[in-house]
Amino acid sequence: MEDRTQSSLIALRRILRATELNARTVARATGLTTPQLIVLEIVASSPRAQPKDIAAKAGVGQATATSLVDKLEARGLVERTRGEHDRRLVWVTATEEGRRVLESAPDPLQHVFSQQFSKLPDWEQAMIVAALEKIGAILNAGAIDASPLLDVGPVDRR
Amino acid sequence: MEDRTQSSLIALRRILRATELNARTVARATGLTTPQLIVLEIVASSPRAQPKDIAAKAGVGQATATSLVDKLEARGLVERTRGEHDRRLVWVTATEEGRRVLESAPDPLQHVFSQQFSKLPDWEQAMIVAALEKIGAILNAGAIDASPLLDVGPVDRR
DNA sequence: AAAAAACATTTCGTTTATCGAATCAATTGT
DNA sequence: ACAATTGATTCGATAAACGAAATGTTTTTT
Repeated sequence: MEDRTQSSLIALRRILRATELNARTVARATGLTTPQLIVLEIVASSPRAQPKDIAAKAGVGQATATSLVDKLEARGLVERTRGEHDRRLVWVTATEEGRRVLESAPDPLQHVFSQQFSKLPDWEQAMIVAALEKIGAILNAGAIDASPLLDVGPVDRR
Repeated sequence: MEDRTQSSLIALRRILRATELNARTVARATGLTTPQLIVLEIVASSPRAQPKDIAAKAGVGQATATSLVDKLEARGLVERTRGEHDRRLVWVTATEEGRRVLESAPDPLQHVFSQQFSKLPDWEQAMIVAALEKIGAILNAGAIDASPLLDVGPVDRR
């Protein structure tokens, strides 16, 4: 009942608190700043992204988004290409290098987690995996991703 | 076996990604910057904290920690008091106002979560609560909290 | 064709974050 | 008592982040 929602929220908040510190650590480890890391993650999480959407998702202005993309581009972590059938648009994509940086970033929280996780009894591991996946699905559902329609190129209209 | 750890890590990473954007949103909603929010959370998570420990937990230098605490103090969200029996120390505590800000901060991720959560069947809710609590315990175990010994005041030694 | 709207970028100025080094105060070890 | 250590702050300097407004392109509308 209500009670359960309450309990879950309290537990969730506790996790959120723990993870907030994590982002900073990861950012530092990759040599990026937190805003830069966030933009890189946004870009890498979909095949391509527009500066406008990046700004919206990251919660910054367009000007700032442009500047952050500049920084990432200078390091070869993302690339810009002009839109084919609408040349006002710019598509930002993560480079191989960019994805590699994200993958290889040492993540202290993951480290701690996997260490403790392996000690749990079998049934608990199974339960946690199932719950984690469900939670991930729920949270990611919220981060609606104005799913990047594929740019199919010039279309004959009319 | 190995496989489960792998699955859980993948799921965890997905959650981490989703939550990283959240911190910025919450920070902005409270009128604080992300580093300030983190410091406030560190301070509020225990009855009192030393600048030195704040710096360590937040992953910044002492100088930076001092400056962040300055900002929070200027807004009346935290207070400083000198250590009783060791006057080199400074104890930073969250004010009522500071806690109120944290409590009342609209948290988009929590909103989405509670909404979806309530739709789940009973058994799944129970499972998730259990798992969330376990995960929270695991993650917070990593963020060791040099548990703030209570300052018992001047002690007669000898 | 002209006007309006949409996007990205540039420019300028302000605020933060952050670090290292120096400084000050207080405590501890010898 | 004296020297070394510890904790916090201050100072100075640099790099980011950020926003508002102006600019330049490229659609869309009218």
